[in-house]
Amino acid sequence: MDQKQITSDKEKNKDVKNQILQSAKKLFSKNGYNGTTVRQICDEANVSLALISYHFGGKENVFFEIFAPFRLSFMNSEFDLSDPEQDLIRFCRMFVMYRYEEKELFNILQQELLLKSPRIEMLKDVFLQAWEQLRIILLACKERGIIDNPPVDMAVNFVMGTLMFSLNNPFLNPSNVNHTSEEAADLAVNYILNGLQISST
Amino acid sequence: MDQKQITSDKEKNKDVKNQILQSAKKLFSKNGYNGTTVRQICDEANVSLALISYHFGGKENVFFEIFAPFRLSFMNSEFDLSDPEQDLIRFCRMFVMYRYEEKELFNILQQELLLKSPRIEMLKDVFLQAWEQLRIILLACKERGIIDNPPVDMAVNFVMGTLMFSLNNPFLNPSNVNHTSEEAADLAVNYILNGLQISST
DNA sequence: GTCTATACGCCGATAGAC
DNA sequence: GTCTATCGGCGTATAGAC
Repeated sequence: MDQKQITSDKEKNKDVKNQILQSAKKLFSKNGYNGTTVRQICDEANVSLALISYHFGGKENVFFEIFAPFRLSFMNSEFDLSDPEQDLIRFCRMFVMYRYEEKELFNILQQELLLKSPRIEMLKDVFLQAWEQLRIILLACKERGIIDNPPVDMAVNFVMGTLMFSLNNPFLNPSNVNHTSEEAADLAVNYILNGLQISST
Repeated sequence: MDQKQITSDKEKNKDVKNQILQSAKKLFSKNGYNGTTVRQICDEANVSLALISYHFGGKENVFFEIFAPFRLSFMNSEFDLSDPEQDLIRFCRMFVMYRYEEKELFNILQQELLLKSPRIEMLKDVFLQAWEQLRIILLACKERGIIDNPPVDMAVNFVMGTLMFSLNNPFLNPSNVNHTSEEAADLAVNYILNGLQISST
């Protein structure tokens, strides 16, 4: 099975598939799915145009494989709702951390959500879980009187808005460069807990 | 100058330019700029393909004209900073109201921001003002000790995140249908003020 | 497995009849 | 002003040499 050889040259040919996935992720994030061509991807990856079809069977499959790691990584963590407030905090913190780790991935996800693109159908199981998880946590908070003010539907939107959008914001003022993911997570958790009027423990 | 005639037929030919702009706005919002073709726009508008070039000189100019009303409508309101907290509330409320009025426009704007598309250069004067206005208001709040907790940069992002993203969220759970723009504005203002730990007046 | 060359459709834009 | 017909270019995908 070990077909790798020492290709010292410029260490390029390590793994073509990965190279393509990396380049595609970068370009999809920057220019969107429709704004990215397979030519660009292959150029960026320094591979030939034909290899996308050969290895993946088309542009769309490249897109889906980009999200493969996402399926596994952080969604299978458990929230037992015995302490919904702590669950909420943990959820937010995990989300922010993962968001910082995978900025490009979330940027793509956000674009696709905004477009309600046909592709999100295939990603439903990926992120719908997170969405639902949050809703369940907030419902539990409501039932136990931890939160009261906004309707749960709105609360979900506010929290997700803070988590997804607020931290993805080097728009014109690329100012949140100087925050570590830890600091950002703290600030976000704080803003959210206060926003929902949860007197922090 | 009055070249209009009674075109009873199906009331269609009222104004071709407007018809195109409306269709383009709808489609750009739904499928993105790159995901929308001039053919689709003209189909949707029930006009011939050639009319986009004739009336606007190209697809990109259609895009820019869509934002023309935005330039005028709500950015020229004044915030004198004599009471920054009230300014913040007013800013948020206006933003939400306008956002509800012009969902499609803001959807497009969000997409373009996310893509950092070359087109946002042309829109800078449109929305950068709002961005800066908010930053100025929040700076004033900070200086007077009204807010303290998050750095201003982050506060700007949180507030804008709440205003732009949270209320644009009929993702998979189209649940915020039952809120009027007034209710949504109240909820958002509340979440924001609490989030920034401003004890509401 | 990887390359070059090419097929073929759709894109935006325009020429020219009406 | 509005239409139909068409151009040149670029998009994805593939055939075939190596």
